[in-house]
Amino acid sequence: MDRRSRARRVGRLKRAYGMDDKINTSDASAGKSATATAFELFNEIGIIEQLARTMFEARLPDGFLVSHFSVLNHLIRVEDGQTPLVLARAFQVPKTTMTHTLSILEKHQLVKLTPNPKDGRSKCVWLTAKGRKFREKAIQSLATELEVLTQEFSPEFIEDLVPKLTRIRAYMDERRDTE
Amino acid sequence: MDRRSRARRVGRLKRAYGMDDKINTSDASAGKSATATAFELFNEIGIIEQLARTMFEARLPDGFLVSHFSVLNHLIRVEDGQTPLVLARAFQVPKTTMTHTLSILEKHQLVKLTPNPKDGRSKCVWLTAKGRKFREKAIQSLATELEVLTQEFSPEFIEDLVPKLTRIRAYMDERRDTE
DNA sequence: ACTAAATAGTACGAAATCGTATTATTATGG
DNA sequence: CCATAATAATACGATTTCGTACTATTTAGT
Repeated sequence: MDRRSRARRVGRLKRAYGMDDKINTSDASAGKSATATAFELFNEIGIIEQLARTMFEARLPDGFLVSHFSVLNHLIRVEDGQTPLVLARAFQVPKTTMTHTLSILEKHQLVKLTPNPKDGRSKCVWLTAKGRKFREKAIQSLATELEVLTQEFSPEFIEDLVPKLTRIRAYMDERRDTE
Repeated sequence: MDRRSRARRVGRLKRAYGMDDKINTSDASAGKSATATAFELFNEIGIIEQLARTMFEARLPDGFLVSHFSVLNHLIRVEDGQTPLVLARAFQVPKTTMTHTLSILEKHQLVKLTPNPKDGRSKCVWLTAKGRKFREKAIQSLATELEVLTQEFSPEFIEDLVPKLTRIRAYMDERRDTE
């Protein structure tokens, strides 16, 4: 019944947006080079995201996705008992997507849904003991993988990067609905 | 017939992996902090990827995705006439995914598939004039969006980031199938 | 209090991704 | 040359994501 016995994909030189070297965004703008560099930035980010997701999911029990883990992790990190809508907003996904994700987690008894005493339309999402164990195990697997990375790159290298990416993320997130 | 009239999602403080501040990966490793920082890195990257994809797709004609654009862009950037399998490898997607993507592009007459004269099992993917125009227009729309970003962040800021991310990407890509 | 608007969650359907199996063709070994 | 293995593409089905529509409940306005 449980499929998804993933076989690794092979090949090299992936490109998220079909870009590689310097880009000719359109040969018709003064800021050509800067725009091209920004394009490269998102290209690299897109590739890394894909590689990281593949890596993470290979470390999760078969059939589980990052989206499943993320919810469990969030419930521990932040708080138990949140509503599906709050979770949907936290992850910036439509509420229908969260409904689906939660139904999967519930099916596996990793979370439990109860009526929301404060709002009859709503529910509360609670972690089960099984859900906590699942998250704990996942964290350990991921940590193993991440440690390899931290051995390759210095702590300073990573620590320098994070706040810069945070700036970009914050700006994009900010700009998103002001248009 | 063409749905997908996307309505922007709202809400703030998105988290790709359910992380935010400093993370307690498991309270049981010496490199706790470094690992946690690496986790944050992927978290930010995951969020930026999602925001960038949403932004890009809002700039494409309704119903088109980054995956469609990427293939057209790649065909111009690199070369016409490549086989589906080569394209699948370039983007690190299963060949079945590429078959599907190409069928969409072909349906819209943005690419044309011909038999591969060098291999009877294979095909060649060619851009049509319509495909080239589509890509050109998309590039211009994206450039507009990217220029906003390049106004917010200095060229040096972006130019500093790209090679560092490239290093990480290259390392992850390298490590991917050596396990 | 009562009706209308807003909101939470879900059912449902469409599309993208991806794994397995199948078909057609090419490459390899004897 | 023939049989077997390898390879390219696709058919097919499962799962995820997400938009629209709907139901139930709460909030607001009168």
